[in-house]
Amino acid sequence: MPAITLPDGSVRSFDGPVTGTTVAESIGAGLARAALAMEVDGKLCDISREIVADAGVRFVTRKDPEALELIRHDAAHVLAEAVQSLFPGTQVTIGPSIENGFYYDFYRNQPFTPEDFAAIEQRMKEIVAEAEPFVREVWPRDQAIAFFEEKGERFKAELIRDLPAGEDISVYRQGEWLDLCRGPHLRTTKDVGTAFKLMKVAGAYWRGDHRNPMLTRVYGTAWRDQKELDAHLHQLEEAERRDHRRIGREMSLFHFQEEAVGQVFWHHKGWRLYTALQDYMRRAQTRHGYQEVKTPQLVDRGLWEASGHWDKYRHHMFIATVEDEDKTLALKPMNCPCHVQIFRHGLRSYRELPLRMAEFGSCHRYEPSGALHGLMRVRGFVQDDAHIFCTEDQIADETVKFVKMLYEVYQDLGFEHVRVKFADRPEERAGSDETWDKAESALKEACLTAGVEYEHNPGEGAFYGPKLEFVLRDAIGRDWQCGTLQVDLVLPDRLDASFIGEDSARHRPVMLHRAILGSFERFLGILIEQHAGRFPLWLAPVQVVVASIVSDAAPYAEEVAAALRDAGLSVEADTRNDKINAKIREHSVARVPVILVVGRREAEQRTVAMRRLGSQDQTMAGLEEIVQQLKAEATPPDLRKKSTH
RNA sequence: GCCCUUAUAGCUCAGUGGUAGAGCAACCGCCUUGUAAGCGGUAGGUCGUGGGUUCAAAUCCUACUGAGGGCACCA
Repeated sequence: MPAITLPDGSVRSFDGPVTGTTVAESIGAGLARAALAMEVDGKLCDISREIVADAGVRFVTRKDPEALELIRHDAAHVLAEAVQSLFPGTQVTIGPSIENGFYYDFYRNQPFTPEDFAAIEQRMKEIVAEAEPFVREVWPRDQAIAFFEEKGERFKAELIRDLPAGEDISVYRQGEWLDLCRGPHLRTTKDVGTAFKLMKVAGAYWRGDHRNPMLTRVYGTAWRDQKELDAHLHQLEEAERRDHRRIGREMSLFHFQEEAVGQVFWHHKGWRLYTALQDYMRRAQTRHGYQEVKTPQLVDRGLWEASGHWDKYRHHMFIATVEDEDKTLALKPMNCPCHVQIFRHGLRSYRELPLRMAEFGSCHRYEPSGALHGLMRVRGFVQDDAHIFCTEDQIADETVKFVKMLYEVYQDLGFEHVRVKFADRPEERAGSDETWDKAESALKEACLTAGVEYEHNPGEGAFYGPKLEFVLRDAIGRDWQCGTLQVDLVLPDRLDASFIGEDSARHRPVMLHRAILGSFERFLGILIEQHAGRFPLWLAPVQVVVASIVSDAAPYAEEVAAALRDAGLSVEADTRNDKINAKIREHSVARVPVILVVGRREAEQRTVAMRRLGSQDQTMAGLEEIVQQLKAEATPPDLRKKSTH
């Protein structure tokens, strides 16, 4: 006699076990039509499942978030059926729903190519139209293994073997075809709808392990309706328009070439952006009590052996030798061992702690070729790196200070949304479990003190210590991990760093590794995409263009440009013999934030007509007034705050 | 590193076995111009590199290099 409690609190009783479908029908024909699945006591399941005991039930309709996931998961099943019917001999593996869509990994001697998509999509649409019900069956494990092995589906058989004992082995049928699957699913293939599209093929290792065979993965996107699909495709186009590699080329910020793979050729406009950011960071560091240092690029392998990096990372390091000298050096892949050398140089007193040592550290890492991606992943980069040498007692306080600085910087740079993750000990690590216990609890406590709320990111810590990861969200909703704070009790020991304590004895300092931007290269990539190249005035590589209308106004245009240049702005005068329309267009396309137009009238009256990027309006103002206004506006946010204090 | 895709003029792209093309940009000239492309002309490419097939290769095959999308990696 199950009593079903609905979300509105009403209760319905039934004589015996009932399916969700029956319950929905008992409520109303409309709901019965709309209900795709249900949640029983908080657990999502097929609407055709029987409810045997009292339960709270909520029906999932197409507009619920769960529906989207089911649509995507089911689309993966439909994809798999389509592929197996078109390409016999292809083995199925797994096909989950993912953000914005789904994928399915197949094993086939000949990988799929995008040219196969049209046929597969066509077949998928046929399967959807057939409206085959998804039927769940529970099989004995041996039968399931035998069935899939019989069909030559060795990957599926392996999956079943590895399922925990006692777990139901469920398969879902859709017409003739079936797949091992935990479920739940929609009612029929028809519920998948037709708002899906196959997007790309990719290789993917079986079970994510590079020692396993490479499968061929087909990615698709799927939505509730055509409108949502179109919106998503439009969003992808928008992301492409913002792509920093495209904008970098269009604005002539930087380029890459074969002779220096993974390293940036910064052009003068890009470098202006870079230095504006670096100047800002330098001021922030100074303000927050950091000492800036600069350490060598090429360092003897002995130091890397001592630090433990040689052992773990030498295949990712650029190694250098000289003919006349029997030495091996490496381009530094990070700065910490060098900073320890400065710390160790001479006796340190507890009175000097915490000692915050910062460096715009130029590092090189031999990143795998497949990992390179524009500015986001490069082989030569500069970190806004710092190491805080302190006592264990100071960890919490330093964490509070760091977090404050980090939020201040992100806010100044236009990022409001920040998440924090706590990454704890990885499988492969240096230092004893006891050391790790200590480091992890110290960092957790510091978070508590700092009022930082974090998500758990298990096993993702650095090899020498746990870390906080700061993830910021950009204007189009993508997440980027930039900032980090890592507690390190291992390296000071390995490199024998010590200080003299109050008790006149030697003690080991703790090292906090920390960065806010991460790398300048990557962060600039993010900034470019965040603003789509339309930077706030203080960051814009060219802040103002003064465009003359007639050649008579050219001298005045030069004068205006000179006045702005004197005020510290980056300005160009465009006095070419061209139509003003063409000039406006050209500089707008180049994303110059301010265009000052001057003709005969302005020259006579000593005024300018100011036009902002993205606006059709123009405002007239006196030269002096405009210089003052733009000068104030071009002041970096930290300096602006200062002047208003 | 692995899988797929890809490489033609500065940029965006056309050209699928038979004498390398377009638009924009560049350069030259005319126009002195009032807020997102004025008009005309000129120049520019051993088709990523090396092999191969063919009477003939930008085009087909192959290797390498770079790039793009994933996977793996990310101190």
